[in-house]
Amino acid sequence: MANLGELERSVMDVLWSSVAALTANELRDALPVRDGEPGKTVATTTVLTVLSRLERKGFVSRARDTRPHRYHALLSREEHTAELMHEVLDRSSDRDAALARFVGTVSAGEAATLRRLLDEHARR
Amino acid sequence: MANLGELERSVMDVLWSSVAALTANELRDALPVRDGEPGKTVATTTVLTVLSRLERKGFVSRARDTRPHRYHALLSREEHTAELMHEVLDRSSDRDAALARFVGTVSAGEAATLRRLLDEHARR
DNA sequence: ACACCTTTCTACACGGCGTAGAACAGTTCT
DNA sequence: AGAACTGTTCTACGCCGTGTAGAAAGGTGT
Repeated sequence: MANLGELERSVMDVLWSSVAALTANELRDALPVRDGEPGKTVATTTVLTVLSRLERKGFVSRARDTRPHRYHALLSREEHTAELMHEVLDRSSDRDAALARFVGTVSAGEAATLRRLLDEHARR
Repeated sequence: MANLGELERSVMDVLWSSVAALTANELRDALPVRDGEPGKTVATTTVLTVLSRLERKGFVSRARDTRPHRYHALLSREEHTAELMHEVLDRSSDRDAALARFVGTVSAGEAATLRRLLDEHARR
């Protein structure tokens, strides 16, 4: 899975936070105001370019039948995160050792969460 | 943590596989032969450039007192992997949900490994 | 047909990475 | 010491991804 640039990530963040599919203009308006330049917003064409690239990368899909096309994320943010974690893990030669390091550096609370999740996982 | 390019990754892979610190030339010789061009190897200066960049990024350190400088990785491959996993997780807004997805997509064997690791984690 | 909105095409700058020669520095041999 | 050699840094260039957006093309409503 390719990595995302800063603007691409912002766009995905907006899409991930929205239940409904959005148009390029809605997206532009929803983009966070960059600190530094308050009124500064990107052009709609910029958003469209980024959306095309995200589509090419397989991150978003668009409805072409409605006139202002509507865009939505193909994976949820959590699915995406989980996928990235697997990807990172896959690059390691010794998965178990890497998992051990990961578990070793996890907070106590998250360790508990993991245990609960594993129990549910087993029960199903 | 910055991402690595292809050659940078190859260099790190060699360093991770080696117990001892390596010189640029040893590294060059240890680099995998790229499929396509069999005899093609990169120049030593190329390796040195990459090593400088890796040093700047905090991935490697070098002994400057020995004359052919010797380079070694600052983190083990597993530490690096674990760190990347945390980084990915940190980008997610809902860590627990992301963890849930991750656990949900893990193989049965790895689930068992995780359980064992968590037990050890708790016992300490 | 015309004015307007949306999408695509084209373009450019900037930075990271692969690549390596040129220049410089340190070591060794005679 | 000076020459020859080896190792390191400096400088440079091309390629590609990304942010950015105007120009051109395509669709829609009146």
